[in-house]
Amino acid sequence: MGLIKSEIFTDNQNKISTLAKAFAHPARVAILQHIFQSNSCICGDLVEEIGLAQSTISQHLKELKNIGLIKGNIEGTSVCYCIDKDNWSNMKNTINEFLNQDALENNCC
Amino acid sequence: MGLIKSEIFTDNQNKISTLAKAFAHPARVAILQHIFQSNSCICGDLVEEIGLAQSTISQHLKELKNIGLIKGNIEGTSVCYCIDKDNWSNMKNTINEFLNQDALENNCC
DNA sequence: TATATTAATCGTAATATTGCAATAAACAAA
DNA sequence: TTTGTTTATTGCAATATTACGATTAATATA
Repeated sequence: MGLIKSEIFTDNQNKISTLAKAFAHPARVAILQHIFQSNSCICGDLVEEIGLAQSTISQHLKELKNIGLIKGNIEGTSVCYCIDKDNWSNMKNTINEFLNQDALENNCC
Repeated sequence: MGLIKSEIFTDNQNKISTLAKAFAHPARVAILQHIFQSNSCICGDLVEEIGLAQSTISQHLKELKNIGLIKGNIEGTSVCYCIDKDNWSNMKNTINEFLNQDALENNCC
């Protein structure tokens, strides 16, 4: 089918998977790294640095914006994208809680 | 197109996105949580606990196996799935390095 | 106002993913 | 050997994702 049955999972499970989708594509990983590491996080620069079409980058930026990890500041005709630090921090906590879970004492493995 | 251009990204970027895909679906999050928290991580139990068809769960287990986060021990006709602790630990390091990156001093944001 | 620049959106095509029923494979037990 | 149990695989259908060209929208500049 290709349709995720979100309703049978917990809010936490859906939240983790939604957040993970943000960096489940190398272009979005690259975009996030560039925004962190560059001192010019203009959309057009990202298009040049990553080798994808402008519309494709714009689409990935939109997804990252929808998930809440970045926000865009309009500067004339350009848009400067920045990390939303509060949401990034919350995301880190959610993902880390999942990654750091321990096995039960009587776990069969 | 729908075809990821892996060759234009770094190994690290591809690695992060591949690992993130493991928990970019709520069923796989649920499976991993069950394996951690349950003392019977038999495939059949997962099918009952999560409300998806047996073939669907089996497919998700196969993906998690391919990524390397779990391994299956055959016990008679059943299979007991366990976390691959070394790979899980390595995955955690890779993801954490990405999540904990800091912005540059002269970052424009 | 007219033109250039930049980013977002639309339309389209192709591949990927999700899900299930049906079947096959592997093994245990009668 | 036959039967039952459990998991993997196959085949299929539907939705999702990725990517790009073309267009639109918004703004700056001549």
